Amino acid sequence: MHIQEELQITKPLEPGHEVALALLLTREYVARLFEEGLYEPEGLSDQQFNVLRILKGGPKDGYLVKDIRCRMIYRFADVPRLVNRLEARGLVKRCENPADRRGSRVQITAKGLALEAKMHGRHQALCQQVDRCLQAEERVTLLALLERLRNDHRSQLEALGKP
Amino acid sequence: MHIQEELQITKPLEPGHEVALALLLTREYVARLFEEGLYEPEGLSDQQFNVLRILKGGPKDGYLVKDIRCRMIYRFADVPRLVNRLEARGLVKRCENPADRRGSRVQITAKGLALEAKMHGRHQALCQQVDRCLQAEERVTLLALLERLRNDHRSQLEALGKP
DNA sequence: CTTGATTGCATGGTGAAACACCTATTCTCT
DNA sequence: AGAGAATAGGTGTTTCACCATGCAATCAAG
Repeated sequence: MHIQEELQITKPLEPGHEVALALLLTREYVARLFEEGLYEPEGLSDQQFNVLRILKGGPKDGYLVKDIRCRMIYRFADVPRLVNRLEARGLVKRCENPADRRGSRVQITAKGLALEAKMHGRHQALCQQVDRCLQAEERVTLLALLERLRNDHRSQLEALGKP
Repeated sequence: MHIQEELQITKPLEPGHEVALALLLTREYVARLFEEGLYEPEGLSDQQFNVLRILKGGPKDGYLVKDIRCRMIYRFADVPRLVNRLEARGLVKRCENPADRRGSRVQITAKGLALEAKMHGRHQALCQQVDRCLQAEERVTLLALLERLRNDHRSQLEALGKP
C-alpha cells in the first residue's frame, strides 16, 4: 500500500516529502509492533526497556546518567526520571560514584536482569519478524541508505551549531 | 557513522534489531530537522502542522475529526484537543455538520491558511534537503523497502486483531 | 588555595499525551 | 415507530515530557 493510499492523499507528493513521510510512517509501525508485543504487556515504556538493555550491556559498576543518555535513541530523554521510575520498581539502583561525586552510577539489579531476560526472547522474535521480509542484500541496502540520511542530517545540524 | 558507533554499542547486533534501530534513529534525525527548522520557530507541534496541511488539502467545508485522524501519521492522535489548541489560536474553526450532527466539520481559517503558506516554503526546502543525498533510483529503492516493512507489519497487526 | 566557570544531576512547574468514560446522534432491525 | 447497538467526539484524570532553575562537585587559572 502506497503512502498516498494509506494517508488518503490525493495530490502528488514532492520526492523528499514522500521519503520523510515514509520514514515517519514506517517507524510508527515498527514502534507499535514492539509497543504492543513487548513493552505494554510488561508495563514498561520503550525508553525504560532501552535503559535496561543499555545497563545490561554496560560495565558491572553501571553508567552515569549522561552515559545512558548518549546511548539512547532519543537524545533528549529525561533520564533522571526514567531512572527514578525504574528504581521505584526495583529494576535499577543508584550507587555512589567515588571518582566523581557529582554523579551516581546507575546499575541494573538482579530483578532488572531477570525482567530483561524474560523479555529478551520476545524481543529477538520481534526483531526477526522485522527482518523476515528483507533479503540479506536488501537489508544492507536499506541500512546504507538510512545511514546516508543520518549522516547528511547530522552534518546539517552541526552546521547550525546544534549538538 | 554506523549505528554501533553512534549508540556506542560494542556487541554485534541481530540483523533485525539493526534495522529497527536504524529506523528509529533515522526518524529521530528527520523529525528533529523539521522540529527545529520549521515547527518550533512557529510554536506549532508536528501534529498541529500536520492537521493544518490535511485541512488545507481537504474539501472546502472541512473534515470531520475522524477524517483528520485517519490521515495523520500517528493513528491514535488526540485530535479533538489538537483542534482545540488550533482553534484557540484562530487557525481553525468548527462548523456544524448538518448531514450528521454527531460530528462538526473542522475548517482551516484564513489565518491558518496564511500560516501554512508562510511555512510552506521552508517545508519544501527541508523536504528537498532530505532528498538531496539520494539519487532517484535510490529513493525508489528506499521507498519500496520501507513499504514492504509496513505491509508486513500491517498484516501482523491485523492478524492480532488490532485495527 | 581560592575564585570563577563548567559539568552533572535533581527537581518544580507547565503543558501535552494516554487512558478511560460519558453524551449525543444515527443506524438497524423488528 | 421504538429499542438496542454502533458511531462520533467531547471531557476528566493521571502520567509523562519539556523547559528552566538550583545545587553540588570538579576543573582551570592565578
